Amino acid sequence: MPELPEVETVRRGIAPHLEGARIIRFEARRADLRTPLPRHLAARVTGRRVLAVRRRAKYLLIDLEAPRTGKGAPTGAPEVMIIHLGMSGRLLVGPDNGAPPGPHEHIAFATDRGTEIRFSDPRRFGVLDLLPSDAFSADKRFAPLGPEPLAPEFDAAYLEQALAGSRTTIKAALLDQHRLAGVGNIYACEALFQAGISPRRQAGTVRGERAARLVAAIKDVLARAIAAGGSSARDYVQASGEAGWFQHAWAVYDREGTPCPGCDCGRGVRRIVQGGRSTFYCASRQR
DNA sequence: CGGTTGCCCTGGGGGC
DNA sequence: TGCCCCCAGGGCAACC
Repeated sequence: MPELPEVETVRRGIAPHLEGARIIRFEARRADLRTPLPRHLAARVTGRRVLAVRRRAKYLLIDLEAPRTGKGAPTGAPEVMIIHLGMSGRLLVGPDNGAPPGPHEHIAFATDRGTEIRFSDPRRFGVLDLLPSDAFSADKRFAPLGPEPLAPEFDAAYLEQALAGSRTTIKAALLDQHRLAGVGNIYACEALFQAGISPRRQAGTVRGERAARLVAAIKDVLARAIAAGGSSARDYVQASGEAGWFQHAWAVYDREGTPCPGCDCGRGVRRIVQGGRSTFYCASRQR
């Protein structure tokens, strides 16, 4: 369930292996994940040097240097490889030793440093795309995205304005990537719990002190998850390891019926369905 | 136009 | 025991 913190953890895990390295082999074992892979993907990527590994919302962005001739003259444009992990996607890093791929390891590529990265995605909700770097900011997936939750410009004033007049629930509004980019179902539940705000509250009524509390909770929940992911980075960098985020202990997410960790109301954590997705919360503590 | 619903996909778990 | 149904997740198109 990779949301922003998990994607950021993956970014930090693969960046040292990729930045400055050259892709010397690229294999796609099928032509699509959730969407078709770009045409001639392997040919377009092989031989390219990686300039940087970035993240925007839940997307990994791998900047590729323009292809060059043997004498170093550019023969094309810089491009950015876009990876979305969907719900079951993982990037496994290991030595390029020719080990046979597992059944769900759909894509593998190797660098001139002897490292291989495999994209494993059993449910194939992931996306891999490639586009010219100068087309990135106008791309319809990225242009409408709201601010990064951990950026300074995401503050109480911004949130209040982004929610002003909205009649949908605050839970649904937090999942709207156009208002705020990178928060998913788990961290929306956790942040609302920490802020003491009911997921059923009308979004437009989150103002003033409530908005400030919610902003602080979102930043804190995400930052703590990133810190926890960093400590378990070893686990997913090794091909045999389980993804670190499956071991997180949530306060309310997926804890229906357990005692509320924030108060002694005795009612326990409730599960409701909003917009077709599960919401977990404490009806006493969250108003 | 804001808001909601359904679809994409498949492993796994629960229920019968 | 075995089978079927449904759920989980994010993003987007279609719809009201």
